Amino acid sequence: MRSAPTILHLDMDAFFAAVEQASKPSLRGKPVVVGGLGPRGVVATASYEARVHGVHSAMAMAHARRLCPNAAYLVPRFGLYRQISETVMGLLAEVSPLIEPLSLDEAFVDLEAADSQEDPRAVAVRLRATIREATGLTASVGLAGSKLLAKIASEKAKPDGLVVVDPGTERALLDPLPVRALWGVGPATAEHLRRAGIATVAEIAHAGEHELVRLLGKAHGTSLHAMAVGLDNRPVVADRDVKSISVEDTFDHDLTDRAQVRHEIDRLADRCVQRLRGAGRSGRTVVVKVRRFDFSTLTRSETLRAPTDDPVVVRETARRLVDGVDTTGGVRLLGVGVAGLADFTQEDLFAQSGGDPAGLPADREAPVAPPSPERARTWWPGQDVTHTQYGPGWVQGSGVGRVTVRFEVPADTAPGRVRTFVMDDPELSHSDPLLPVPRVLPEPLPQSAQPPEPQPPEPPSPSAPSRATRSAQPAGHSPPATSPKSR
DNA sequence: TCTGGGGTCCTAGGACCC
DNA sequence: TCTGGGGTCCTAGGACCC
Repeated sequence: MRSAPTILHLDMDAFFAAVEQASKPSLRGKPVVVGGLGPRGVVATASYEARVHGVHSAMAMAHARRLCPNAAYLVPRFGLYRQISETVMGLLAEVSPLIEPLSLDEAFVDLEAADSQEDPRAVAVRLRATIREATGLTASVGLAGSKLLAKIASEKAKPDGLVVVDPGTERALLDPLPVRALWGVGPATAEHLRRAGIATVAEIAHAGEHELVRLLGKAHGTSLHAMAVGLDNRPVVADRDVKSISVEDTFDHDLTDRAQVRHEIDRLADRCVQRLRGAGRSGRTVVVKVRRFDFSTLTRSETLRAPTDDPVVVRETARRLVDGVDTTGGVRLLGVGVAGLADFTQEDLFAQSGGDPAGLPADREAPVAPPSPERARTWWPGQDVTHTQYGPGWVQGSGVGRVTVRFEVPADTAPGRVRTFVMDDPELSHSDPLLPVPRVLPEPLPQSAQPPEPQPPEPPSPSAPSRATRSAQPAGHSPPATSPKSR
């Protein structure tokens, strides 16, 4: 617990939805919901216009559609979100060398580790302006003497605000909050506490540590009580090491065929290995996850004698594990993961040997499958496309052999035109996302506040080939602190 | 038309070793 | 022949976060 509010928590406002609105002029000021669009999709992010109707994260997409039928429902574009996140994290890194990203849209910054001991509030004000300038997006910021309070403050600041918790005011802020406001209190713990007659943070503090431990167990009880009385000494930690890598798929319809289950496990194992190798890692424990028709979920794991990144080994282990699970009745989800990560990969070896992995017999050789090209001809709402004649746009909807495209780019000030094509129109193709550009003109900043030349991409000129402006990145941002271990 | 995907951390029991 | 305690590793499940 610090005596000055030098821990900063930054949270981008409705991040995915805000990026979509910034990229798609026709959606500005309109309800936008980003998430899975299949029959079992859930909401990842809802814009504030959609939240008014009761739509929120983790809600079933079907439920959201009932609540807000007029919203734009879009698939997530993670590649774009990642790019923008890197820009934001780069701006944070200019404020202090000690930053801890929590996700694509959230991070802690330790201002005590900064070179200049500038007033935290001034830093926060400038940071929000800089982010808006570089990305066209708004962020909310909390400043406090601990992580817990900085996070609660940024939540209070939403949207597009700044809240500073002055030393001495912590308890007054915490006391009236519902227990769910504390980190680590989810539905189960809240219900547990409710049955014990505890609904607010003040009531946790009043109950005492002994009672909390009795109710929730040692680790959880102790930490929760400490938080409730405002004690939180957790440091900001940069470069947290990844501990596991996993992939999973929920199927539109339950799998009932064992052969199909095995086939999906093979594909998931390959995808998992691809991610593992991409991170330059290998792992010793293979984990299989099965969610059955009734939502009951179980995991099976096996620890190997040595770490591996061999697709054959992961595949065979995963198969063995899933074979031991009763799947009669149907499988809703399958997952394959690797834990116990070590720092090596055989990727280079593979490349050099032309596909003879580390002494394995040739018949065991099975290279990781490349990303499947089949999704290339499916048109999901929100996806980026280019038409040879009309240029860049995005899929607005599709069905009965037709696909509807809105032709507009982030820099437009008015909604673009809509046109409909047959689904297999050869002139229409998927394309890379265009970075959103700031909508407000950059305000002059104090000299010390000038970021190093963040250059928004040029607005595409009608005559220029659209490819030229694609994937343009603002220059001068540093790589994210979360970048995977480099080899 | 219920309930994604990628993670982290904790608990608890059994095996195994000293 | 009977009875220990502690530590570590492995496995499974559950809660939670974004």
